[in-house]
Amino acid sequence: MTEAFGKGHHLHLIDGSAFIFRAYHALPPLTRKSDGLPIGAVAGFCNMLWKYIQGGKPSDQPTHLAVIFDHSSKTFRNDIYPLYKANRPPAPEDLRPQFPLTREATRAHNIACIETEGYEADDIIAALSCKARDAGGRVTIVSSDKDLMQLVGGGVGMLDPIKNKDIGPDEVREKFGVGPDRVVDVQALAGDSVDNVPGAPGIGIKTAAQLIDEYGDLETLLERAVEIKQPKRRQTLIDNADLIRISKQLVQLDCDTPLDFTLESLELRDPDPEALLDFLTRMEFRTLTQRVADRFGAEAPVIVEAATVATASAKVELPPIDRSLYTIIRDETVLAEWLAEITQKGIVAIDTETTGLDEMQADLVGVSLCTGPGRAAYIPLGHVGEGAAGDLFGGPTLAEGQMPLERALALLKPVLADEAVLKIGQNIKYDCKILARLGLKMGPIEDTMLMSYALNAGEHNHGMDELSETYLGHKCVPIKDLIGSGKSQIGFAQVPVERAGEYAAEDAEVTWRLWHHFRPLLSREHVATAYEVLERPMVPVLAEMEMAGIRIDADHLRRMSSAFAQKMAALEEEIHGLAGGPFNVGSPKQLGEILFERMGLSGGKQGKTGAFSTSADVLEDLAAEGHDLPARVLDWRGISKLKSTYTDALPTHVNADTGRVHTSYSITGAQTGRLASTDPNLQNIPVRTDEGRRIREAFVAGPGMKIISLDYSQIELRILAHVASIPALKQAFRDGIDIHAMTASQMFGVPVDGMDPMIRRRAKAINFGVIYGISGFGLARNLRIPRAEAQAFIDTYFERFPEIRAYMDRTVAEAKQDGFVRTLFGRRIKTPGINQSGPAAGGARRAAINAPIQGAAADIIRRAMIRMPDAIRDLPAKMLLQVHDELVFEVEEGAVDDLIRIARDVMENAAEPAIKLDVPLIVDAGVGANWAEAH
DNA sequence: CCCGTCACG
DNA sequence: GACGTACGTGACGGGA
Repeated sequence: MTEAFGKGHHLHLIDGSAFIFRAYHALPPLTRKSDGLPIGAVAGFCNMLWKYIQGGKPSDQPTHLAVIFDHSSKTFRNDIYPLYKANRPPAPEDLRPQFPLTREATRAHNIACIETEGYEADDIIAALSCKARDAGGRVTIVSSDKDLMQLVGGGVGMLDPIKNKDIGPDEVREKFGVGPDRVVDVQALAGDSVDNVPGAPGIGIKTAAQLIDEYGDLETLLERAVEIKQPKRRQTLIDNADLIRISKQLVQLDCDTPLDFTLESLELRDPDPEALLDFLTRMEFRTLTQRVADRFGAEAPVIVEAATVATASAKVELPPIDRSLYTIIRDETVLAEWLAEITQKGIVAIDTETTGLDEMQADLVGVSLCTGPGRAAYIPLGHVGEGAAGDLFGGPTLAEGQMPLERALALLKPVLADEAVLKIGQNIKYDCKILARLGLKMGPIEDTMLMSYALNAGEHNHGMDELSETYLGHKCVPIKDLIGSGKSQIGFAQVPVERAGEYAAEDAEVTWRLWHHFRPLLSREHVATAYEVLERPMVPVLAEMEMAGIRIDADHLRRMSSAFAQKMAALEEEIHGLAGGPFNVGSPKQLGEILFERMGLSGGKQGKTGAFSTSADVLEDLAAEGHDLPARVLDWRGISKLKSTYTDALPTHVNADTGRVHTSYSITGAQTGRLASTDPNLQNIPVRTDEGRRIREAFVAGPGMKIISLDYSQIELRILAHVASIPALKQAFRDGIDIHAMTASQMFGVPVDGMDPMIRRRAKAINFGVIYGISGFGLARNLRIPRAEAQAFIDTYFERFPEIRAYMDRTVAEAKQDGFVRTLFGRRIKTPGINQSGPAAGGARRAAINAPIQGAAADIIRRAMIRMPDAIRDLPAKMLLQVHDELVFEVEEGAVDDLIRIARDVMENAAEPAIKLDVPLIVDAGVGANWAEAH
């Protein structure tokens, strides 16, 4: 018989989220030894819970106890103010699967575990505090969250669990300058940048407290705002009265949050040793298990690890890969068993097989899963009958022994979306997109390709077959063995199920093994942060952009193609006339022979293949000497390039279902952290010539929409100014003056006003050259000036800006010593060729100088992109493209200004809080009906 | 399949 | 003093 809660009782309410985040940040990224499941925050959480229920002052011992969690990010406050908590970054990927485990941990300790849909933990804590106080009992809120301080008083106190310090009315007054009953008024005025509570601009806690103190309460203050003496403050309060009232609603905690349990049900209970030990053993917490066992006088259960992670210190060889162990999953019962095992383990390697490489078109053929060495399976779903050319009506018949696609997807769906199950893939963006098109969301995710990239960019590529050979010593079955190559190539759906299963399940197992290989290396080699912050979060962002695609005016391109074809035909005729006979103008070989043998022109340079060079450089020189043929060939080439690569090719990339063009971004394609765009490449659409720029007119916004382009101004030079710490350059960027003119002025001692454009052009070339690891030869060629002159410019440049030489020397020395360089944000790029001798060393040296600069710029735009979806989620806008220093959006006409404001803000502040740059980042914006207008 | 060429940042 | 050379990409057509 439980006694009614009342006088003499003491309810403790633990703020669960605070415990979790505290535990997560206080501990290194521990993983469960048997399978690598991230578990650090759970360990810390259990430790804190245990200490809490064991320790404490006897007089303050709880009689009733509950841990309260936030249920989800969306609450009723978002209906009042959509931007509430909009700035919150999503929880780290390796923390997300731990959230459900902390709930389990709470229940394992036999403590009430409370969360309510649509409410924050704070709301439940408030309602419970009111109820307990009204019943005559005492309450202690275990949290240091200032939002809860309004609840203090009348038998309700707070305890800061980190400092182990009581928070009473005096402490609240110290923090807010007012008593607990006026805390919300002060918060409403001051706002909160962390939760994105707007408040009144320019008013902080100090001013707010002073105003509330003077006028008594918020409503009185707002009503009598006209009486305020300071004109600016008076106007702010009058202008923002509504926003302030909304802010108050956001911070106000009410007593009437619905509770579907009684205070009595929170009565402190002893843990059930068996349940608690079972949980701790499953998590493989040795110390905690022992401690709890000791406390209960029980024998600590032996922790058996199913598998052992291979580490450098204790490398345990896994058995070799054995394809005969794999299972083909043909019915729902077997699939359900596998999914149960996956849910229990909390981790799975996954791979999808499809009919093609274009993930916007390919159909799913099968899914493979792996939960451990030798424990892999393949679910065939779309294989066609063996030898069957099709049924009587021409449609392909499905092979026997496959479960219906819809059933398999329905069973997979909750597991793929389960926050507590980590999904590991190799290039998992591909699988995410295939599954997303079938209505399946996948998360949280890990990607072995990205792990390899974080560890070894610059060292080698990151395809699975290569990684498997290098790190597992295992040669994968080449896909060509199954589908052939060239003309006789077949689709994966035509591969017999048994054969496909071996191949597909092997891929999943290799992925699983690679994950176990790479995961401990990330923190050991100090690239875990780069992986977590710069690589992994890109997956959902890019998947969304790629699936959005961009609208193309194919007719516009086709018209251009026809016009180009006519021009080319005319030029061809003219060229043949000049050459004295027909030849293939597109053949450098034939052209070289005509120019340098038949016509006997000078300047013929033969490369290593023995062929004459006919590059634009060479032809331009010849044209400048007055020869017509090379000039016409240059014209022809320009048009030919535009036609074949753009106006002809782009319309073929329009997706039949969406009517848009969907590029694919490679996250690991470039060594520096830049993205690479393929199929089609939308990062090299012409812009430098008027004719080329017309191709951008074909990239159009939908009806009622606009294209917006936002690009960083001079980002690499700004980064150079920061990393090399060049005072003159930094000051120029702070003052917003023309950077190339400034450089020229410093170098040649001429004033910026009325500067010869030629002088500025030279300075600009040097500024860019520096970023690339300048050489006299390269600059001479770029500027078409004698090499000695170019060298003299460079010498002057280094004299004027000695910090640049120091930076270059420093970077090369670092690369030689460590074998890698790092960007400001911790991205690591290996420099394998740096210690070579001979000509190859020059290239490696320049690459090492360039990588931290190009890489930091890439890091910054990645950071912006990762924050962008959340920042613009309430706008009718989509992020479509990235072109290294530019982001392209499509937005409804009415929201253009909002988008520019918000996206620019995200981009300009993207370096923070990781790095506070010494120079400002500036973003230029353009709007139009198409990309040409917007750029 | 490699090479030369050329589009972009 | 000679090597070779601006940094990072992807797509196309020609030709073996």
